[in-house]
Amino acid sequence: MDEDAGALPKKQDFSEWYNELLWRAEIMDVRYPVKGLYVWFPYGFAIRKFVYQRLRELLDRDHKETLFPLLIPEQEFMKEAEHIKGFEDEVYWVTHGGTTPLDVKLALRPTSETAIYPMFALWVRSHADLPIKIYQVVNTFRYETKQTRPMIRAREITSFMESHTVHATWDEAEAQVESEIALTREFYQSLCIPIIISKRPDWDKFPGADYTIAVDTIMPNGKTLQIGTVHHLGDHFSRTFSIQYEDKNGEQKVAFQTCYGISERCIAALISVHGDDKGLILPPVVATLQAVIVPITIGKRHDDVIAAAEKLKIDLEANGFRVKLDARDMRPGAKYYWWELRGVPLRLELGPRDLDAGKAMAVKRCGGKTTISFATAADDVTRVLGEITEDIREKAEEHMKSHLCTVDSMDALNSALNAGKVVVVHWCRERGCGDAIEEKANSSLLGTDVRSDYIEATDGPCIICGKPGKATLVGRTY
RNA sequence: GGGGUAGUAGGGUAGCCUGGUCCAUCCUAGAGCGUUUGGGACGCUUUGACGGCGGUUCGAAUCCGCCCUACCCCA
Repeated sequence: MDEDAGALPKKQDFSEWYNELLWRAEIMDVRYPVKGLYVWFPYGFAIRKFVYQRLRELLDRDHKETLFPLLIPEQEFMKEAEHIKGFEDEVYWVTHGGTTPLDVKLALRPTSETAIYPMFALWVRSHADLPIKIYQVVNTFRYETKQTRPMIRAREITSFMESHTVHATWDEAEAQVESEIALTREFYQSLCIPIIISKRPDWDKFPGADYTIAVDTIMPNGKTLQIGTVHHLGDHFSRTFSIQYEDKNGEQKVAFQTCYGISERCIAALISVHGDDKGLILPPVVATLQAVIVPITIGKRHDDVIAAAEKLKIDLEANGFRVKLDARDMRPGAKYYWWELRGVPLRLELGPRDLDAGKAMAVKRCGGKTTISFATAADDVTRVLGEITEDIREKAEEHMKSHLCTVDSMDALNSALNAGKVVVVHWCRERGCGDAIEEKANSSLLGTDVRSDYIEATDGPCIICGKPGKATLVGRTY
């Protein structure tokens, strides 16, 4: 037998592994004939559904979900100068209605500030209208010129959660930024994805923002992936779009705003951080199927085994688990590989021997075997899924810890980066030294004000000029 | 942004320069039948393609033009 039969490329060949896995595990089809646009397979879309369900649950605590149009008229889009500068090279324009050229070109939203804020100007009248906290999950379009990759750099972002808030004061907006950061932490905690939070350097902040807080994770090849950003917009947009309110004293005041975004990159991270050489590994919260029952059917016992498996399935489903009974006419081994590739966290094997013992073999996707008994199936599965979640989280945290380090010289920075690490250095926050670090180490300054559970962020002398510096995260990015 | 290479069935390849064939070929692909089944079973039968549009030609996967897409290298 061919040992390599059906094998994925190894995860250490990350790029190949990722592309092949998306195809084989039926997450995305890259063959759509427009560059940078991809098709969700039903299985991948189901993962998306559970991930975004989790995100919505968190947001719904104090945001309201809305939906704004895809098209933005040119005048509105062009109002905020800095904002335009950041996006003008990557906007798609609708220029015709049928064969008739449009009087006013319409932009396909690259992000929705300029769609939403003119409406905020109408909605906000009094201090009693504030705060406003809304979000939407939409597709956005950017004409990317760099190499596109499914879910990581696409021309259509299919699943962009963007939240937009309006507040009476700058401080209140800042508090909102912190609350969005906490929400992001909680979201990624539930996906078992470790993150690092930092404040992007000024030249890399969101066009039109006071400051940008970014959330990054580390991919298997050591590159960082930005999987969330929170922006304090100050009053830049509210001045441009005249978002004003009348305060308690009857005075007109300009409002302050934040916005915040998470895209399907969170799914790219989910797949990449947890997967292994055999395929996907999905944390139970977002697994399309949390357990698959594979009946081992031989000869006369066939009907008995199937009946017991069906009973187990019904029992587990009644307790709220997402379960499938795989009764296809395939060899059991082939089914194991099939579901391992697709990341199902728990496999329950049920054959004649197990039937007699009143138990099923429980094999964890992340490694390890145990048994569950029919009598206490729901409790046993709850316990085992909990163990799996913890295992997945621990492995992901290990990966992050082992890919983070602190250095105090350019040489050490270069060798750490070449070894696939993300690095904390000290930087004086002068643009010149920042450019020097980026250029000499062929890397990006991810941010200052580093917040991470996995590495200490202390002050120290700038590694370029030696003046007092602050902890700064440096990495090679997607 | 600049340059290069390539698109042939579900996937992988040959064929192209030098236009023509009866059966291209390999596989973890599809369909069908049978025997199997505690870690990727096997046998037999069979389906299916030249990225798109246009041109040259009696005849195009092959030659010409435009477009689309993918990958690699350099900035």
